[in-house]
Amino acid sequence: MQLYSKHSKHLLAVDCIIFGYDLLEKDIKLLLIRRNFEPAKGKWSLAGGFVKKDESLDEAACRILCDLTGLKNIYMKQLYSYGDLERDPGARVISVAYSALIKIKDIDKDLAISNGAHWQSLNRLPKLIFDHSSMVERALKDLTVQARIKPVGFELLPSKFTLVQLLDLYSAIYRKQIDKRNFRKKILSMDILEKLDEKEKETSKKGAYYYRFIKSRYNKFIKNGFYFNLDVG
Amino acid sequence: MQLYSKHSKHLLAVDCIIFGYDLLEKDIKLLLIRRNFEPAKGKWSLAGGFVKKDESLDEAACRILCDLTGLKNIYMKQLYSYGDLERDPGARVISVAYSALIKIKDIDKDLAISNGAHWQSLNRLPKLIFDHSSMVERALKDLTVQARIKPVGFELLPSKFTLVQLLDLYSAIYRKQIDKRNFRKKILSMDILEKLDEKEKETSKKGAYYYRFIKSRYNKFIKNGFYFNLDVG
DNA sequence: TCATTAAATGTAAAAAATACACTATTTATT
DNA sequence: AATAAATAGTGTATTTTTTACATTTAATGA
Repeated sequence: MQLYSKHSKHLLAVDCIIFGYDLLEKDIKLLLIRRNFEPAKGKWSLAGGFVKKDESLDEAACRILCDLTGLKNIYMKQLYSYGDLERDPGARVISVAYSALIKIKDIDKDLAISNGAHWQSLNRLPKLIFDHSSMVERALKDLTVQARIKPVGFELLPSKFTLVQLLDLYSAIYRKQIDKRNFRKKILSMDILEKLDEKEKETSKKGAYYYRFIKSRYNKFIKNGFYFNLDVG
Repeated sequence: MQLYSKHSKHLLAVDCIIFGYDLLEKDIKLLLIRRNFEPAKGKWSLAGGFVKKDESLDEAACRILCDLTGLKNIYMKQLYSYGDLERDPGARVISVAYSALIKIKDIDKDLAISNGAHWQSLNRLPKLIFDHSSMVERALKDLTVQARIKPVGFELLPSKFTLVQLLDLYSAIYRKQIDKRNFRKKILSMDILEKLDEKEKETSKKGAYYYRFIKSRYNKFIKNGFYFNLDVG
């Protein structure tokens, strides 16, 4: 290809901020990697990799997630591209950050461990290499914004969940207490959850009813001008 | 540099969505270019260029804006990176889109014209090359979101403006009519505008008072937990 | 049957958003 | 000098949304 041939070419990477939610600890976690190559070998980093000649950015992000966790068909959201000259001491690399929301139980644990991956609580993250901490910060900000205006929370929960679990998740995302009654009122009034007959009985004697997010109904409402909004507290 | 040497390198470009606001036509405009090189020579495109070896993405965006308009120190917001394999028929190019909000009168008109640049009304945009129309679409969506929650509108207006002009701008951004009284009430209650003694008298006999946006006061309020919000109608 | 534990529920008050029509100021015209 | 014309500027009542808050219910195990 002759066109554009006088212009510089660049190394291009993708880094993935992979969020999970721990139901028991009521804690948002990130899937981090102990890096096994230079530079910064042995340090904590996001899951990442170089973009290949014949794959799009989105494809690269999905490949990296899948290689690490075995997960396919997960929506990966592009967040931002990091292009500072000195961001990677190994060479000039431009990195495109993607985020994913997954259910911790869905990953192939052995595969993840063999790749040096570990879940780390957001509240006590280790120092990360390069500019990966800024990437995390941006991803977190985006998550809090998105959680307000789109039903992304459900991607972090099992398909059956209780309203208490949903509230705890939102408390973890917003990092503040939320009024139980107002929260239930609000989420139920949207009419996008289905109450199941089954109860979750591990955490209480009374037990809490399970609910399911009905995506098809949500999509129908959206078409009719409905806006998801979970401003609380 | 030996590290990473086995990985592919990519052409990397920046494309700029440059917004302006025409006070008289009450119309948002984009600064578009008649492209003067192959492929797609002679077609309409965004202002763009390749990222150089020794410049960051932000620097590349600023350089491209400055080369075209003479403008320096304009905030350019990175929006999204486009990496589909076939997006540019000339070669595989990854492009990072940036947007800028500028005052039409501030640009170096001769420089812009000599570069093939023209202001085009958003309401009748020509067909753009490659995926540039998607870039514009994303930028517009971002503008409408940002205009609600941040005082970005003022970047499109002269430093002195009337409340009628401000309202017209927001009507153009939101693409809907806005109640005059409620709008004035809301923006004035934020206490971030200063009323000047001077009146604008071109458009009416009575004349409308000029106002100024007081950025320093806005910044102070923000520190105290104030949120700009211009939901209207 | 009583104590324990967490789930589930409703209402009143406050705040925010909305709808809406007339008066004020200046200039140009007769 | 009076009047017409044109846009700027203003206030209130109603509706909707948000917030604050305490008791009852269901199940289990002692």
